[in-house]
Amino acid sequence: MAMISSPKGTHDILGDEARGYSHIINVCEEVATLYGYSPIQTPIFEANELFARGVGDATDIVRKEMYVFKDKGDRLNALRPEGTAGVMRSIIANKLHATNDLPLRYFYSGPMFRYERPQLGRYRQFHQFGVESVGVTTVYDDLEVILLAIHALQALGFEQITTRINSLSSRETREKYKEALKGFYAGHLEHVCDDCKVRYEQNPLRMLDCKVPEDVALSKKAPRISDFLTEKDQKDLDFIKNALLGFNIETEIDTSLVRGLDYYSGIIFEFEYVPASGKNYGAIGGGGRYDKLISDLGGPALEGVGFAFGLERLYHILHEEGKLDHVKVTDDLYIISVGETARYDAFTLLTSLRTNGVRAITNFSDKSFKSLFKIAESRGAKYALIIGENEVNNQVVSVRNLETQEQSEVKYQDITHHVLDLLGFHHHDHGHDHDHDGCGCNHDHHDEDGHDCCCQDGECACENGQCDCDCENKDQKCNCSCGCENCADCACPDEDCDCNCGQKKERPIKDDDCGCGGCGCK
RNA sequence: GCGACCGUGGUGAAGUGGUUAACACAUCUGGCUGUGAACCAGACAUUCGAGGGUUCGAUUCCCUUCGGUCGCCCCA
Repeated sequence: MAMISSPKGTHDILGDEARGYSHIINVCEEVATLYGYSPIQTPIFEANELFARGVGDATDIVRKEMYVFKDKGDRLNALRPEGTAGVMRSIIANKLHATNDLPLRYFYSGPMFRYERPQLGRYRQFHQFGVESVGVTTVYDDLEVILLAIHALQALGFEQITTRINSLSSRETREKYKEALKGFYAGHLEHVCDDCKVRYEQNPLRMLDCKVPEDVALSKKAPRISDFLTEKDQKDLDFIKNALLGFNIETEIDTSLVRGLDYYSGIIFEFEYVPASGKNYGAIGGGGRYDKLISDLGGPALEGVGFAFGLERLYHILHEEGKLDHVKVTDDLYIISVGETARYDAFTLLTSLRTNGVRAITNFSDKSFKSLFKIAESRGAKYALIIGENEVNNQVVSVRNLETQEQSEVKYQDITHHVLDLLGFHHHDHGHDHDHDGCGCNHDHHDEDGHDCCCQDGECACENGQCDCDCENKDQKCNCSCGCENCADCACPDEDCDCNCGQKKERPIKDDDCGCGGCGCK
């Protein structure tokens, strides 16, 4: 039987790589949330027409790269090649613009599909994280989106990002400019490369992007979009550039920057980062303003601005530079069990430890001690707990520190506590995230998502019922449920109150707002 | 869609028109009958991406196909 491999241009994401992707998305989402954005999830396939009208049927993406298929009801659908069109469709269909304050701010992530020749940093199924801000009216909206993107990149560990910006102005201005370009090139058409002859007809703006040396020289003399920008366009572009420079962000205006989707207008931008290896993964993200997209799709006359990151590109670069090493997971300990009785005792112990948040596994079938120790080591375990015939007979567990090679015996009834102490577990938060190291509070490890604690910088030393922390949140209303004084005061006598101020006996329901009617909490 | 190069075990890789496809790492077994390094001995590719052709004989030559990489195009 021939082996079936994954379809061309697709790839499996496994283990630590998958953790890396999750981490990247988590960081992006956290930053976007900081900027007031909410999640949105739209279908992976949409009506073909959405992309034809939204992305533009003249673009390569729609003309040559879409996965289009008919379903059994004869509907023409397409796998989404990008995220913006779907988000706009959803906003229009759900009339979000009519029921929410503008601008609407959404972030999304997920797979996108384009039928292309796979290459470095390029896949047929790839993943994007993106944001859209809809109902925007000022340059501050553009600025905010660019800053959000850079903020996320910095939070991920990127250091020297190059930001290139340009203005595409309005559709009308762009048409005028295209005409001027074609006018300029008309006289030079026979000297230009074959690709550019095609570009001349289809997308003259792309001619500026050509890499053939003679054409580059020629394009230097070509009219520039900057000569056609309105006063406002130019002012906005300068504003963005100066604002970014003011925030110490390396920024250049690149008048040849063109985007591949038709809906862009006004300010556009792209982020580039060349890793130490020198490999060129292409732009790691890009986006810009779109003025007519929403109305083209049958919605209100609102403008939007957004960007998307290519997660594969982010991942590969971060991975190459060792900036994802911290997401790797190792075991806290490994239980070595030999013999059927030992196996049962080991499993009992394992369950007890796992209940307390210890990350551990054991072997279910007998192997040599040698290979079991090798497994423990390869999984990064700090301790090996050994239960064999001797231990069962004496009702003890041998505890071995795999780093110091010290070994001691602990009675069955004491072992769970002993191990928790060894691992410093009264404040362990499942070990997946060590941001809380140094925090003296002892709440978060009981919490499933680890967000109950008010501390964010590892400086909080809050104890049950009274917080004496100096963390940044000290003066703010804190959402933790630890009962510290940072928690909102709740005057509620009712124990069924839904608030999460933490003053009541029951563990609060995690909810954005208190849903109770009778209590006095805010 | 166009052009170039490539495809050998879990991994990295030698190699040749001819009976046993190097080597290294990893893995497993034993030496050490209960302890993770190292060492020693042994095991591990019915087969060289797949299909077809040439040949007495092909992993090696040819064709096709699939996949990978790179450039163009385009894009995240």
